[in-house]
Amino acid sequence: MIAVNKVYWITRSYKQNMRLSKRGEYGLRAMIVLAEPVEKNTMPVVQIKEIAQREQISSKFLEQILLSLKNAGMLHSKMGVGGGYYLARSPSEITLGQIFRVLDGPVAPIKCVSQMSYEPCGCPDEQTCGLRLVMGDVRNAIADILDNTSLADVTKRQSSVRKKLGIK
Amino acid sequence: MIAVNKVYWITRSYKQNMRLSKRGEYGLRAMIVLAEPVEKNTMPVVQIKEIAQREQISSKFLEQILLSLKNAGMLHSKMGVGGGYYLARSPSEITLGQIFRVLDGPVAPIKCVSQMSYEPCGCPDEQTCGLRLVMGDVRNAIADILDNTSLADVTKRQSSVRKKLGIK
DNA sequence: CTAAAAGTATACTAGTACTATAGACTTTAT
DNA sequence: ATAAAGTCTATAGTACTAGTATACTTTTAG
Repeated sequence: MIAVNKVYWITRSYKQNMRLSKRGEYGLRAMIVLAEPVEKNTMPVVQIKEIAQREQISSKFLEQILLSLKNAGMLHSKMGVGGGYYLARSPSEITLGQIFRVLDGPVAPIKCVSQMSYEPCGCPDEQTCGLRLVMGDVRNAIADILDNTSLADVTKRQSSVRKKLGIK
Repeated sequence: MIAVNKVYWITRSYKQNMRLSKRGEYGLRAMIVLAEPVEKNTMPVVQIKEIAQREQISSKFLEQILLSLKNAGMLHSKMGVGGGYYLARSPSEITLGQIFRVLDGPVAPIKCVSQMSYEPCGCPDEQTCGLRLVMGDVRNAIADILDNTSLADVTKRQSSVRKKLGIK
């Protein structure tokens, strides 16, 4: 029998750094859910509980997230019995970029290429910094998608996938 | 005089979540520095200290980062006096995507759209998940840039900017 | 052959951010 | 009046970031 007498240093695999936070994920999901009743012309007020249950999210955590979105002016709410949340604007007027920025901050992967909240990053010469040039491209690619995709686009895309798969 | 008698709850501004880590930033910068001597046909061995000084990075922190990149097979090193690091392959054969993944993990903003390390994200139906569809686009946009930009591309771009600005 | 230079390897830590949970409070419908 | 529903703020556990520390190994110069 061979004794294991040494613990090897496992090169740390740095998980997933550049990622959407749970807050961002849940917030975006919730907004998509809230966009659906509007598209269907049904009563648009939806309760936190309902969203939480449907998307398997902690209801208390979701409260905070929806509150942030409300304070950012993207949601309205109705208190009391029969209350809930509904979109402040039409789904076609709310982009994923707007939601993302409220919950996860700027989309730029590095501050020195941020349009919304620029800060120098401390490289020797910003003008000729190669990393900055590439990360600028990355920022623009992400922003192009998120700022040009509205909630309406998402629900439309969802239902087209459903149709294609013959679901519902 | 008006007394401030209430501390208001300031909506937390969620900094910058989807961002390049310092580890990733420093590693990419260092690799770009290491690509330059090769382009100039000079002695390609560069010491940690030199990179750290030039890019204003903690030399001890940079050690760890370069070691990771070495263990990932992207760098070679020479120990002892006159030693240092040099690229394991030509700058045109090393992409930013490869470096990024070693230091910051998968490029996908959400696990369920990762090509390199997929995991389900727990949404009710992955096939028709609108968020997943959009985040898939985002992943592809980022990967397209990082996987198609080599270190040689970066140094080329840098020198073309320098020329345009009339520097050096 | 010895000293200094340079990378290797691993441990440790302070601070911060993420992901919640908790509870008291306010508003509204019935 | 009561229950349903959102509001506001505090707090806690966990993980990760961005390092610092330290002992060790290899190589070259003299």
